[in-house]
Amino acid sequence: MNMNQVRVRFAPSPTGYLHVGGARTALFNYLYARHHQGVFVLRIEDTDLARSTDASTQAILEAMKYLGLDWDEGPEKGGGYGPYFQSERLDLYRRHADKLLDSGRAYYCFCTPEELDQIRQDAVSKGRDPKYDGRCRNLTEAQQQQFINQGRKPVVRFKADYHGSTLVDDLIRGKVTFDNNQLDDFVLVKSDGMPTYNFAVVVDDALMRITHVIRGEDHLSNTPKQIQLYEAFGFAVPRFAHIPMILGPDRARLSKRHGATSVGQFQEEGYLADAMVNYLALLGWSYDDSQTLFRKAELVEKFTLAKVSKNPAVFDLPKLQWMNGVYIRELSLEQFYQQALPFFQSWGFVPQEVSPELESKVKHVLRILQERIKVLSELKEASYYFFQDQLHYDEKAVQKVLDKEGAVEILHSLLPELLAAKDYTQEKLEPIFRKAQEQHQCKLATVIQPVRVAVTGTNVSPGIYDVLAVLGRAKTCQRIKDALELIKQRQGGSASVQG
RNA sequence: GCUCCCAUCGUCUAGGGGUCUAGGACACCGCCCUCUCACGGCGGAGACAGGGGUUCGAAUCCCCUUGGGAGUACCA
Repeated sequence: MNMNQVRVRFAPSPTGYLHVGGARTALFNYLYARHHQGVFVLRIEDTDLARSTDASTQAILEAMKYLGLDWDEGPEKGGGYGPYFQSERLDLYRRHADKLLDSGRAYYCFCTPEELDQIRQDAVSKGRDPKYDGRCRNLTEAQQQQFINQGRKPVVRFKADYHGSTLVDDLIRGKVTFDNNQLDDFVLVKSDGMPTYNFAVVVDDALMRITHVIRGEDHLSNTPKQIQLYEAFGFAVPRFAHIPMILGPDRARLSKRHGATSVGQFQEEGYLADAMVNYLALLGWSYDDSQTLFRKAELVEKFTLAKVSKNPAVFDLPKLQWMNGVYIRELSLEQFYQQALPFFQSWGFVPQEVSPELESKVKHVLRILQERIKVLSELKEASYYFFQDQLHYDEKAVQKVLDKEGAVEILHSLLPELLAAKDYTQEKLEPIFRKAQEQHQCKLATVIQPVRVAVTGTNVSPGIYDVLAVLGRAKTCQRIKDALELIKQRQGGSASVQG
């Protein structure tokens, strides 16, 4: 094995869905691994029994797959450094805790939560930092036995070194030093036997031969503790790279209350994986002063930690939407169809089995809508009138167009022409409208808009000839008749109100 | 409270002593294209947090202030 091979990992805890912040961390790890022909490990940190769920694990795996962040080792994949679920590595943590216990770098602590609380309060009231005072450091065998007899379950604490300072040589932030007197004897193994994060992460990263730990900046403050652990074990310390946080529009750490933040939600709303990846990459990373659009392969080629910025980034939905629109427009019709079909099916516009005729109709619809949507879910409102008979008239559009004087005449004059048109295509349709325009001596819009509202229910749609061609002669004529009827009713209604 | 990180247009950022009257992208505004909406094209407005230094010269280096963020758990 190549000892210089880059090995990075993404280590989410399955306590919820994959968050965009986590996804960005996963992406940076993935890009770094691929850029260096390294190994990308996925490890599930499920040591919090109370909050970890299998459903969350599945959701995270699915989100990773959706984004195309395929891992080389981990769940469903295996690998030479497993298991990749922390809950299956308990014996490893136990063994390593014992090593520290044997070497005198760890000890059992029998303090209860109440006592710990008291210790903290006392410290604060005396103007000291709220740290554990190490009172269990030198318990005698007899004292320990006494606690055990009382039924107290101990935790294992690390015997921290309070002298000197610890240097974190961060690939993004440079050299950061921490005074060791800030540390306290933190817990390694909880009373239920599970390892704490700071302990498990060190054991796992060391055993899994992780060379570069790329993670959120929120972990920077934990790093000195972890470095002390690496040193206590005699493990090689990996390189660290702490990437900036992602914030909401209010500059607070991005969370659910800022709206959609789970990757799965974005997928459901119809954001393309490539757009998502591109946008996420730009949150804290840039290439030069002009390029913003990057294909995945290009990101792999160009990604470096040196170009990762230090400042936190605000998640900007409008920019993601714009970018998604760009990617949608770049799709071939076939690709667009493959992406959109599940959405149409979920809305009941299209059955599971798609006939060739229907497929070509859907593709026609997609072709005329492609440059008009930014997110796939917009397709629902934008295209329902092609698939459903029941029209929802937009009141404003009706008022603005159908209620206008002349609308009835125009629709009346168009009807026979449309019925008589040889072929129902763009080429044959256009002259009909041009002719009507001349007859009525008005702008083209004046003849088109009433038809648009009659046929779609709104005054916004793709080009009218396209719309009519997709809809077909029978439906357009029927809808024009319906609209005429609607106008009649409205005029009758308003007349009676006036009278 | 203590510790650590960060600070360029509203947002993401380029910039790493002179080429900066600070560049790009999104958003915003205007115009063009046009059957509506989009797309596209053109143009506009918009930033170096403040104060001290260092230097011939500072957005770029140092210090302080201010502001924001994170950590300080038997959560990860």
